[in-house]
Amino acid sequence: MIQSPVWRSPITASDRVLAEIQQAIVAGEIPAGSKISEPELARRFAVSRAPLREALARLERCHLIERTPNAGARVVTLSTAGLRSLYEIREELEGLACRLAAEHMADDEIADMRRLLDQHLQEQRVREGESYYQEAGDLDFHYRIIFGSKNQYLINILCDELYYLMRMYRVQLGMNGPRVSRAFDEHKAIIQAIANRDGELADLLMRRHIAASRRHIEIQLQQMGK
Amino acid sequence: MIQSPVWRSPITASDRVLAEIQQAIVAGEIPAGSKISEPELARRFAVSRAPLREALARLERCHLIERTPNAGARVVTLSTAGLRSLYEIREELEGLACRLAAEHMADDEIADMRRLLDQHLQEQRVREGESYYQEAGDLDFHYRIIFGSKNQYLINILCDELYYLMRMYRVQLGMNGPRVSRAFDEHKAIIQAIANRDGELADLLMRRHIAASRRHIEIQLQQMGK
DNA sequence: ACTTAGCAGATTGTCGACAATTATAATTTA
DNA sequence: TAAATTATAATTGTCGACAATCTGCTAAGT
Repeated sequence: MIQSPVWRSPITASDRVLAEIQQAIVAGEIPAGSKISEPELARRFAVSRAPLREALARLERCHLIERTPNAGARVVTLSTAGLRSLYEIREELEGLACRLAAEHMADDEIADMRRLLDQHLQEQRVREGESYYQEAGDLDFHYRIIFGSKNQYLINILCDELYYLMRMYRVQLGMNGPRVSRAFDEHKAIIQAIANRDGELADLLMRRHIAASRRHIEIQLQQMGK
Repeated sequence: MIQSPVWRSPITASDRVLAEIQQAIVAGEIPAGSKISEPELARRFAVSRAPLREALARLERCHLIERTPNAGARVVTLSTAGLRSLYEIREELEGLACRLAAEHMADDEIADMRRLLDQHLQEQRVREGESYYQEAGDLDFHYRIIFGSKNQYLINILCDELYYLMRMYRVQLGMNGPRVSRAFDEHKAIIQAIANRDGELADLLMRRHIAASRRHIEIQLQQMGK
């Protein structure tokens, strides 16, 4: 199993406050663009400034805050331009992940994924169009493929460094909505291609899948008048 | 100009030791795979453990060290598998950078790059086959294209997080050698495609360019008997 | 002789305080 | 009145020391 440098299980105080601040930022509890005060956060989470600074360093790694020397840190500001930048990279790297997964995933891993997908299908029939599926199921799907690539750096970039920022966009700009059944079909086609060891096709399908998701988000943003 | 979270100009003590340790690791002065002792490094670079730990956190971000909680940090070990993982990502992302650069680079930026390339050509005729060109010229070329993409996350990933590891492989596994003139021609073709605003072609050419570089390295490694 | 339990040593994580730098506001001057 | 300047205040960067945890060795027991 690969050791994740940003999330190792929350045993130390630094890990705990990291998880709490991450959640607070993603949820918008600490507003986007606001300045971060180290003493204030230290009091709020009942730790010293040493573990807090370590947590801030890792938050910077996740692109959730931006620091300038001797001038403090600010929570990132969300923008449509930033979202597009993020998805440009995501499209490319998850396509690569598909190609590598088709090459490196073990047969039983693929079988596991199909079982998982069938399980999601049953749940989906019950809670039709609920956004919870989009959260858990979609992410689980993408996670498994990324880990299936067996490429350590790829896993780090997608699951550690860019993941929380993507979630922040999802939560704060309100990207729920249906598109579930179509996404589900796309997921199934991607798995099928990987099972056939057709990396090129899986790559293509994943790029389309993410591009479709991006268009969906852009439309939703336009309707919000952003 | 984009603020780089890992290299902001070395004004603080943390930045200074970061730069020194980076150089020491890349050069192999601190051996690959060796365990890192915080008190020892603190004495060696004449700083307290606080800025040293901040530097270590950023070294981890560059994939130059690996930390396990309550058990210390180790310098990464180099391997052909790791090198391949690195180049898989590099190929993908620098291809994307080309496509975006063809879209976003200003005309004078492109003109600047052509001047730079002509300048390299003149230097190259003088010191034929010298490995210094490969270092400075090649990197400068790739840097400019990456920055030309105007994608902040792409710039961070390629120029901050993966750059030093690539240099480490270059230095320690001895990737010098000629291949200069061919690389130069490839560079020129890529610029031409960007100038023509043909992102798709620039993408393809850059992927080939990097793939060729990878094959060259793999052959060299095989000859070394690694 | 081998395994296991306990102990010693060292290392990492955390804390509170001090020093250096920067942002802010009041004050002075043109 | 507005701009420049100084002084104050708050924040960040750094330091040395203490506490919690892990590693390796010693010693006892089976």
